[in-house]
Amino acid sequence: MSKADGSAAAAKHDVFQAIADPTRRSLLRLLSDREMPVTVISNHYEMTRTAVSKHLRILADAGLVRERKVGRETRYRFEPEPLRELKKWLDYYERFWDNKMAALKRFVESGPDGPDDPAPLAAAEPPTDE
Amino acid sequence: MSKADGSAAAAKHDVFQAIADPTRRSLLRLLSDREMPVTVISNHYEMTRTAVSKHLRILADAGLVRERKVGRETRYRFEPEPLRELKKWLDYYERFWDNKMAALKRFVESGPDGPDDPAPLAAAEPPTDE
DNA sequence: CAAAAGCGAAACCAAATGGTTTCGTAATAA
DNA sequence: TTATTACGAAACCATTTGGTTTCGCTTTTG
Repeated sequence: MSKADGSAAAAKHDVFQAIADPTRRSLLRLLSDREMPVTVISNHYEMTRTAVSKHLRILADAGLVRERKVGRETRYRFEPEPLRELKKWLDYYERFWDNKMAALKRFVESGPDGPDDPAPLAAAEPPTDE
Repeated sequence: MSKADGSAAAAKHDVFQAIADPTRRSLLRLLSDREMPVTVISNHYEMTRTAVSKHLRILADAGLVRERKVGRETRYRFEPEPLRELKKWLDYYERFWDNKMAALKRFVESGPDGPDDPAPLAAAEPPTDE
């Protein structure tokens, strides 16, 4: 009991903020290929290993990468799950640039996830977030 | 000639950074409904009008809203275009959580935009961005 | 065992971010 | 014409962000 950690729980850094930084986006690309230890990862960048390490922590906080210790090295690998939230956010706006496509997509995708419905146009209330 | 401004040109603030802030995301939601003058918009928030105004400028910089002066008021409206870039970015990762859907989607969407192909897995090179 | 490799934590720093208040200036209303 | 409304610009401030260097700890390797 206590922390209730686990799968899709949000952390102190959310996906939106995590992917705001170009270096972090680049890291995701790099890691989406294969798992890598920190030193190898940071060899791809100009900045110090420590700096890269911090970016990795932020990504981990957002759940976008997972860390795994192997001997003296720490390996990171990409974790796509949190991107679903981003996708869901985006889906709402899709209607604005292509109505038909959005409809088809919603239909096709309504299988595994259940029909996602990000609030069908509310207005006067103070929009909390998203 | 000179600045080559216009449609999809990036500015000093990109989409990724623009949507990183919760208030800004909320603003997009609000404006996606209808066009509004600054004062009306800022009535939906706790912060000062000036603060909201700054957020709007950042969104405008990223091309996500458009400003239009009417008499003494400045009205803002949502502009979906830049979200395409975000979607494109996301599309790359879609393969990681649902292969079949991604395939179908790519097929259906290959009409207006041409088959987008965000580099089919490169690795050792220093990933520039995205 | 001693040296080196692989990392994170801590302290520190400059610049960006998210806010505020104060002021000036157009447009509208009285 | 004089208020008043609507807004941006500027100055200012605290906090966060993105980076660095230094240090210490653990796991290899020689």
